Amino acid sequence: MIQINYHDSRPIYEKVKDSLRQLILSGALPEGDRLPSVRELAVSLTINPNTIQRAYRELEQEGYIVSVPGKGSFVARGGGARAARMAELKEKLSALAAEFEAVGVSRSEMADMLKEEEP
Amino acid sequence: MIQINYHDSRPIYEKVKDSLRQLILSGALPEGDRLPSVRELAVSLTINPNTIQRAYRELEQEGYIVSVPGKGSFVARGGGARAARMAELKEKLSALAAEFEAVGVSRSEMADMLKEEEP
Amino acid sequence: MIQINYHDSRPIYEKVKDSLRQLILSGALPEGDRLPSVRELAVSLTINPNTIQRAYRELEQEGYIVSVPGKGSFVARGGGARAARMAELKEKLSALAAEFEAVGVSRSEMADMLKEEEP
Amino acid sequence: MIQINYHDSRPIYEKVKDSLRQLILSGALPEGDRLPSVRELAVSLTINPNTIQRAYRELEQEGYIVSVPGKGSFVARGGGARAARMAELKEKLSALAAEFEAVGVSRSEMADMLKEEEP
DNA sequence: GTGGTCTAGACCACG
DNA sequence: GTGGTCTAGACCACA
Repeated sequence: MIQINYHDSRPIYEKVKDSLRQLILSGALPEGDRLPSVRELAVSLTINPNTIQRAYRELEQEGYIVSVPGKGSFVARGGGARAARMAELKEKLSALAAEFEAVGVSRSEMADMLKEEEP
Repeated sequence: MIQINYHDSRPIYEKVKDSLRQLILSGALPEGDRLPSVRELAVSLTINPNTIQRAYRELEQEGYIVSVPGKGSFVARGGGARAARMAELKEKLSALAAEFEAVGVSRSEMADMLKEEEP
Repeated sequence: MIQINYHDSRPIYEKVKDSLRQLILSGALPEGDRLPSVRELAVSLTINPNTIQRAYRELEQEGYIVSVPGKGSFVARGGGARAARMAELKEKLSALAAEFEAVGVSRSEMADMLKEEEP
Repeated sequence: MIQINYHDSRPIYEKVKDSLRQLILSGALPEGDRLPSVRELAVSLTINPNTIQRAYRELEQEGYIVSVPGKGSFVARGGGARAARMAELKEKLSALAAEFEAVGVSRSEMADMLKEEEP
């Protein structure tokens, strides 16, 4: 279900988060579905349960999943996941625009660069 | 000359690098100009000289400055700095575009978001 | 595993880097293998951990190894190491050819010198 | 007569040595000619006399020039300069060949690379 | 346990 | 004085 690449130097809980987020956003894990339990995922990936725990906790804080004590963790309903992700990405785009601005590149020039890149 | 924000958890040497890079890219430190010496900057920011040293070393590796033992550190000539920075930023923009794509947002839609943001 | 020659005046971290690079390029440390931890190597060579750390950090920047916080440092996968090294060496050869040229020795004469040296 | 590029991060006495060596090898300073005195060169380049002194001393050790106390420094006669330089360069080439060998590239393969580069 | 950052203080080569 | 290297020892996040 999830593949973790051990050789790319980011914290493992980040990689777990990324994998789960992608499964959710792509629809592979539909809204309302139950995620594997922390323990299940920990053994199947041979990763420390604390690490999985942290990934789940942060995904919940970011609105992708909801955890129900005693029941498990579920993909958030109502499009919460995509909305959360869009907010994050817009944030990143804004930050990047600010960095470009510091080199004298305006937002519309960035837009042009994006269009040039388009296939 | 430089202000370091102590409340953002990134490594200090990264913050120093960012500040200096911006001063260089904005032209506040023109090409060929001498930077403050490692020790001067260390005392003025009350940061350990080794930390400043590391910032300078990495800025040199990235082509922003040149350090001459016994003489001091200087802003690199030949406009290498801006070119290096533009390459970094384009790389970031590409990566971000890929992330947007994973949520079904095309490059031209990103471009639109940028224009909306424009004042 | 590694021998450091203390009588050649180059920085210690450079010697450590060279030794490790050679172990990697020769295949003695295969791709994906774990390197000794910073602390282990430090005690076994009686060198300060910071010095080893610097060697590892630079080897990572150059693409030879990958460091995963909390897990260890690993030889980079994908054969990036040899490619990186070949690029470095070709660069050196070109520079040397230019120096020979300044004394009136052409590239093909250099080639002859190399063949004479061959056992 | 000599131009020193202050922004390339090598010790100044090395740059002075390189400049003088090139003037000698190119014939711009013919055998037997007198070099400028240490003091003259120091003031004309606005460089510390100690630095010039060191360059001269090392050039003498390497056989490019001879210093006659009370008279000055002179370009070595009898082709000493070129012979010295060739020895240095052959040494460098050997060292580089050893580095290539460590990556599995033989001397004859290096020779091929040199010929490919030839215009 | 791991890698990574930071400080404090020393020493060196260079100018 | 400058940049550069090294040691010693501390602290942190991550696993």
